[in-house]
Amino acid sequence: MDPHLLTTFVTVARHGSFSAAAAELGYTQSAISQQIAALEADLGLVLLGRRPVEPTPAGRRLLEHAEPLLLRLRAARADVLRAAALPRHRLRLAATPLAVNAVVAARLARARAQQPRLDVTLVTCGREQVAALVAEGEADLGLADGIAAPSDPLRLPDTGPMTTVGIAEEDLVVALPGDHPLAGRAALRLADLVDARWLQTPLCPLARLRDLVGDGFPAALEYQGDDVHTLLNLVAAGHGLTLLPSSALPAGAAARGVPLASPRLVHRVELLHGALPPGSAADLARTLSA
Amino acid sequence: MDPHLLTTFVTVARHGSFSAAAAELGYTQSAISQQIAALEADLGLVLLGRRPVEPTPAGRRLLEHAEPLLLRLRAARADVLRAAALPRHRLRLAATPLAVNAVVAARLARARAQQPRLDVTLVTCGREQVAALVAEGEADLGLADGIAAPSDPLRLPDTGPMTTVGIAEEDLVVALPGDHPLAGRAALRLADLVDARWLQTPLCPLARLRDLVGDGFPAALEYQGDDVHTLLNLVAAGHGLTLLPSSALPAGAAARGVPLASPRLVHRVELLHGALPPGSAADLARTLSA
DNA sequence: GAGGGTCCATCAGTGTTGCTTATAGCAGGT
DNA sequence: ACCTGCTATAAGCAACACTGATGGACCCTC
Repeated sequence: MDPHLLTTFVTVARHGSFSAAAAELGYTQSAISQQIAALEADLGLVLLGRRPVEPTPAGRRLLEHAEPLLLRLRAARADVLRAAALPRHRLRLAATPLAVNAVVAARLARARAQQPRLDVTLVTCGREQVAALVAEGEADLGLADGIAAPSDPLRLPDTGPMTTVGIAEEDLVVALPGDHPLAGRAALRLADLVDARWLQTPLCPLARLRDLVGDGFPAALEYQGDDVHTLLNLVAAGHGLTLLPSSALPAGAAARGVPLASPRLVHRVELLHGALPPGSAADLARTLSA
Repeated sequence: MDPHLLTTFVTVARHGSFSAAAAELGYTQSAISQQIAALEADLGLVLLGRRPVEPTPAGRRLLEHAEPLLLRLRAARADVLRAAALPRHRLRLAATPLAVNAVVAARLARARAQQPRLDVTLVTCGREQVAALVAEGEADLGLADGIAAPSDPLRLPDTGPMTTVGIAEEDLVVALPGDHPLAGRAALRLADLVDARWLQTPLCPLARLRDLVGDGFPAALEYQGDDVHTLLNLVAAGHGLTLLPSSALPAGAAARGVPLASPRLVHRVELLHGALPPGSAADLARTLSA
């Protein structure tokens, strides 16, 4: 199965048109038609209907495999080039917003003090994007955060042989409105909040809570952003509860944070990297992991 | 990056010889030489030294990516073909030995009763092999087991879009010799067994215990087999402790099983499958998951 | 030192592949 | 009926991938 044909297939399926895919890929319609025919002949299956150009069930299944496969191919190339590259001082660090907490920021500052020539560009994005950027060589290092049991690795998308190192863990709190009946408690258990209204957020996916505790945790509102200020305002206004790292609630915040006692969970930050030959990136990774 | 060239590269590296790789792949030495040159030109790197033919650091990095990549390509092909295939009654079920406990076996028997034409071949192998066989289409369904927190999915190798369903969970016990000082306890905590001697086994990798509890758990002996009878004899003879599902210790066994109270862990069995069009395999999967 | 064997690199020749251009057929709209 | 847009197919040609031959390097034996 040729990745070249796979790329063509994915592009055609996205556009629903041979001609449009040809334009995007810089081929003629005829070449595209022949490439799709070759892929279909190789597998002995019809992968796309014609008029309209839509994937068959088998084609849909192949599409599910194609994107991760093509990403992994890009990752392999990037990682090999990285393993052989000369050290650079200008680095890109991809991070989820909440991954750069005070501990991590302090270590970053220490790294800058130790390496005067270090030049770091910090890019924030979602957890999946962090993994992809590092894998594809678009970022030198990644920082990803999430909810996990203590010392339990985060579940990141697998993009090939990549190293993850846990670098920070912090207690979680349940963020409640200040006037919530449970706001005065010393600690809370998730099992007692099963029927409360919750916010669906990237940090606190409700499916994860259901995995840990069981059914419940209705999503009253979904917030796909990462801005803590907005999140706290949504909580304070009564839209729903969420879990946050304790340091994310400054004194005087609109919402109140009550420590989570059960199940035993933490906000965990992990460093991601591929090949790490000696140089600035390796030094930065070491300092961030210290 | 062409998978064809990758396959050649992997084969040459394995043999340490262009000529031997040529013989295995059915090409001439000249073709192999040109393929490796093409791959090196594509990446702009020397991947293999010559005389002796050994991977460079960059080549070694590429080898780490190559095997999973090639497996995923095979998996994509197999899964697409499976999605489009006609239903068959002759199925292959790949399972780790301890995954087929009494609950699972009973469900399998129920499936056979419900589908008189069902013909299942059960193949036992290691956890990684289960995932690979299912991914590559060599098995229709897989059953894998391991130690996990309740409701926490097992960590299986990622071979592409595959579905895993937890189908059984069972308490774990610490297997001790009958005359062990702790054998009479009602329950045990792992933290109290940190300095005991342990067996390194596929089911109970000591690295996992260290992740959960911390340093310790010295490996007194490694047993790579899966035979519970042998394992119990090793325990009874004082070679070391291990964790086993409670049902694995029959009455009168040579070793004694004491329930594990902390941390909260279970023996978990999961069903693995790729594309599952309507038919015997889908019916079997449904019955096994019930 | 001479001779022989093994192994990889490179060249020339040849069949295969992958692209472009041209054309045919189909569907939908006016 | 005519026009437009779209995909399939055929023919032509450059590029690619393989084989067979050859050269050079290295090692071993006499």
